[in-house]
Amino acid sequence: MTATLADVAARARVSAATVSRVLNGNYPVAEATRARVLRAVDELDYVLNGPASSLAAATSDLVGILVNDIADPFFGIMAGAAQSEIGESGAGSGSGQAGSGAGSGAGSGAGSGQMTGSGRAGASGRTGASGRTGTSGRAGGEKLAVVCNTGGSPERELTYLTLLQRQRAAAVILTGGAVEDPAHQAAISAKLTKLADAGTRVVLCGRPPLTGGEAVVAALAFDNRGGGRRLTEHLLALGHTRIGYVAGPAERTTTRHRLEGHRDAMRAAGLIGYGTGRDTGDAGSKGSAEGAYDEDRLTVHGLYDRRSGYEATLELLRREPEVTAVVAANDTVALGACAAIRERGLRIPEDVSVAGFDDLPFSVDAVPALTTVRLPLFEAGARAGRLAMGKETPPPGGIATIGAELMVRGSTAPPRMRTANRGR
Amino acid sequence: MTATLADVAARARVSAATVSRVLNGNYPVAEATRARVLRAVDELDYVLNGPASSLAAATSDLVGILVNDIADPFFGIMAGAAQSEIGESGAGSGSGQAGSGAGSGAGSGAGSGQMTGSGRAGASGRTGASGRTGTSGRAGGEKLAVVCNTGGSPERELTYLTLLQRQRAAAVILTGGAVEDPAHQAAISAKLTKLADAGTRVVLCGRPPLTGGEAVVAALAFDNRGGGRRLTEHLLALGHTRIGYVAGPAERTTTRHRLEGHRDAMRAAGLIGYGTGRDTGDAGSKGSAEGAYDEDRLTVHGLYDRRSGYEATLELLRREPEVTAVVAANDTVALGACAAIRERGLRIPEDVSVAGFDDLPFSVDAVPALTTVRLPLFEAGARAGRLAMGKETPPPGGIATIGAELMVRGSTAPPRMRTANRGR
DNA sequence: CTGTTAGCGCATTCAT
DNA sequence: ATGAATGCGCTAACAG
Repeated sequence: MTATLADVAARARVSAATVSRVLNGNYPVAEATRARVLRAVDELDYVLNGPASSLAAATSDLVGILVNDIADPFFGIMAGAAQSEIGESGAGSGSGQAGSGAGSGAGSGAGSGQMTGSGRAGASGRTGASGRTGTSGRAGGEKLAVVCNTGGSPERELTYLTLLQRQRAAAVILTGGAVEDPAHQAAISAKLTKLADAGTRVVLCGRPPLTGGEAVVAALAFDNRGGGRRLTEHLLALGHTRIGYVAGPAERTTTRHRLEGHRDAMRAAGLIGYGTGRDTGDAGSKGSAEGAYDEDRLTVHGLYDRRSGYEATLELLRREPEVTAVVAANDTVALGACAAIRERGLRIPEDVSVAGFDDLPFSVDAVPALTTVRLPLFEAGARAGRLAMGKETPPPGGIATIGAELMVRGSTAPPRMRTANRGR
Repeated sequence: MTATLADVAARARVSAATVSRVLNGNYPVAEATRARVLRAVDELDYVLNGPASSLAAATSDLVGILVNDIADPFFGIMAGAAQSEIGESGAGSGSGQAGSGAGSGAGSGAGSGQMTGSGRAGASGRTGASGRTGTSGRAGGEKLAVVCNTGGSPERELTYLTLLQRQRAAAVILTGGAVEDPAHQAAISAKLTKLADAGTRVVLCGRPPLTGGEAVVAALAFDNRGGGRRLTEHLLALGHTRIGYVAGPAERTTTRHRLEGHRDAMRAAGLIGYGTGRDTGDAGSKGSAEGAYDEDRLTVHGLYDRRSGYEATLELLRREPEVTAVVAANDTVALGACAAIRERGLRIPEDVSVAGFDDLPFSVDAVPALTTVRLPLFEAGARAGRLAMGKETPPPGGIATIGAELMVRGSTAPPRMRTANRGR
């Protein structure tokens, strides 16, 4: 039913090998025959059989990008950036952020200047290589960048890695924090090693390097700890002392690092004792606050989503109505925190300051605008994409720490003088 | 280097054919030999060679999900839902959003109770979840659900479809509005037909059915027009008459439908003349407002992102300082609109009401909470996933319209009496 | 530059 | 219930 290489060869009156050569572009072919072949390809609407091609060449053009939550822009931004570097042939960094818009012509009304696809890969500039990517979307040496949603589940993460391994993926990018369970870490590590052995390039983005990570091409880690520390230092500088922390899932590295940064700052300010750095954690909404040091009592764990932030903050306010500031695990959680705080009749930042993490696009639009820590998600994702494609040389040691920048905005302010009208 | 089927066969002292049979599970194999094979597989850390398997079977377990903007939760939610239905064997609808836990889990070691399973191409009996998916993340008959980010570019959409076609994808789900350019529509339509002919199941989610869409398994379309109409009717009922509209890219179906709904309502209220339904559009920031009917003057096109909403709204307020309400293309744009309105010193909703579309998670947290139109994104995505897997029978005619529900919240209120303190 | 010849690793007929 | 062939469609050496 579907046309094969042989069909094209017959129609172009050449051998299958020749057709293969012009299709792959990495081999000298007479311009005349090349044209004939190309024409035959078009006439037959021929599309390469990927599996067959991969089998014969022992390589695939699949590149997998694993994310914890595809509905979270935190991952979407990184994944999109990585994809833009992988998908298009050379893809200058130009394509850029707004991504969405990039292609789709600006609102250009009716007729208006049409525009072809933005500036696509340097247009016909096709230097030596393949060159195709013709009108009909023939897709030349394109890689197929795909994102896989693990939902934060280590099992699914492993499953996806296996699936990708099975496809003999050219590269794999793992984004976001890892789960700290030793068993899973070992399993993931082993799997990545196997992938690397099989020739798959492995890149970590926004995830701490794994122990014995020789298997990995590069690990781009965010400075979550430093960011968390600076954020809390900012609050301390404003005069806050009773600072609540709405943390993410206890088992994730991201959660731990951000929390550690917070506590480092608190400890340095003498607000929590030395030697009590252990986090006993708490599932979230249950009111088990007996005993424990302040640092535990003022920390509530939840998920990285809005509702969780909302509930955890209510719990926090229940435990300690006198908090003057709430630091959230990330911006989304901060949004939920804001809702909870307002629901209790408190104002932001007059009664309670709120801070987030990540600086997602919507954070600047929150009212008041959210003080947060900016992570260069797009840049990191793009770099990971380039690393995965071998278009950029890995950082020394294969590890790079990406800075986190404090963004002070309206949601944080000095605490109010203690008056009686608090807590209703 | 990597183990092959033959290696496993040798180690288990059976033929390659037998190994293949137990791995695919759809053929009777003695329990004893099955166990031996499975053990050999584990010992050798064998992973099926996807390309070879796909080549021989002429099918692949790849399922592609195309989205316009992966950083936009609108798509992330749908894609995640679809993926959750596709990835996991049976995947009860329960799994739901936060997912985290869901996992394939059930470490069921080696043997495990077999069960009859999901039944790929309606083949054999298997009902439950295919036994495997063992500890080592062996990944049984799992499909590989992947999302591809087109960035809204028709060219990239085509490229991805070709890439997926080349991989002989089992199914493809296209989400979000389409570009209305006839050439592209035809190209996409032709491509989808070819995909369908090759056995790929095509499902549309949140996208209008294509003309002559016999190739498509099912099309789930959102009632953008109805939603847009009801939203504007709500504003009209509140007493607004000067309503501005910040539209999305002019060439997208979603944009057009929502705008049409808006104008239908305006027209029904006698606020714009009949026969002037043509949209002349406008690139956005340039102040070309000469002539034109009100409906054009009060409509500004932009992209589906925050900044665009911000800029378009500034333009709108410039053209007509007396607007008492602004309807945005979607929630994200609405956020930008809010920022612009506030920057002009106007209050929401006292001075200007604002409404969005989609009801994304953050919309309820906006201040004031955003009046919008709720689209059941998760449900639609999940349904699309099931349709793509053949787990659900298509709606009659292959087309289903999904309702849009008006959500009235704090960002809309009756317009103020006309006083002099407006417009600075 | 182009044609020939071999497999790539697995799923299937067929035979047992 | 199992094993022995055959070929899926393509790439990669080798010739020429």
